[in-house]
Amino acid sequence: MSDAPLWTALADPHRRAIVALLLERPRSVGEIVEACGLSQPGTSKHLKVLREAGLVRVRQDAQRRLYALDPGPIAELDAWLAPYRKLWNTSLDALGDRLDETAPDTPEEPAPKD
Amino acid sequence: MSDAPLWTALADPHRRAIVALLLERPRSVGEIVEACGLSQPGTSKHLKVLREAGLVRVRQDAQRRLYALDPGPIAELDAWLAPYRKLWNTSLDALGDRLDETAPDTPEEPAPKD
DNA sequence: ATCCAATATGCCTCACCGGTTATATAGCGG
DNA sequence: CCGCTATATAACCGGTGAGGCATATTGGAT
Repeated sequence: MSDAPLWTALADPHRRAIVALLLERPRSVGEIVEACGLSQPGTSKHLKVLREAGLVRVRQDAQRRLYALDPGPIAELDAWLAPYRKLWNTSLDALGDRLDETAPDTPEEPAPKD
Repeated sequence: MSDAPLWTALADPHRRAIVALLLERPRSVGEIVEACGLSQPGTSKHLKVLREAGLVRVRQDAQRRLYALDPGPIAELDAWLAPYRKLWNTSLDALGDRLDETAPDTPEEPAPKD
């Protein structure tokens, strides 16, 4: 049954970093290793967790493995968020912080901070 | 420093259950204890984590402590989600799963499943 | 002042997680 | 077939987090 691997997977900062990396484009393990400064086995382990959470998919290219983001589970997160959204729509609407909704022109890749 | 307490706080199923409870209405510790079947000290501990993550606020009423949800951090989560949202807008839009956006009439409290 | 009800804290234990090093496995080029 | 590269798995370890019980604290009632 394994609880809810989604949250557990995203609870780790390194894993979130990997997810952010894969948001730009699919990457090989080597790239990820270099990008997030972890050891190769450690990175593989994190990738396994992300894989088992369904957050990433692998495509084998020669002896490389290309990891790519799978939007499904993140959509689940969004669905989880939905009931709470009205909270800050009703109580903080005066703040006018509606910065989401795929902003009109997206100047740069906002590079998720965390 | 403390990394990102938000994710850590929400990584625990019991804590998510508490958050879901507080979405309905503010509750006393006793109610929460009874609702999620944990021991009272355990519950208090979880509440402390949620408090330190900024997810809940306390209001003292007699010797009770009324815990209420603070929407701020959840909005942060939503902000984090934002860059990913276009993923399933562009790749899965045909699926037509736009069930969010504070659905027109919200028949019942959807009671977040997890 | 005392007792009770409600909540928080302190210890302790146990399991799990993240990290490392060493080793196995798979695919390619010679 | 052999060696090389890329990735995964195994074995191990230190830290941390969740859970329980007992105890301290706080506020109200009598």
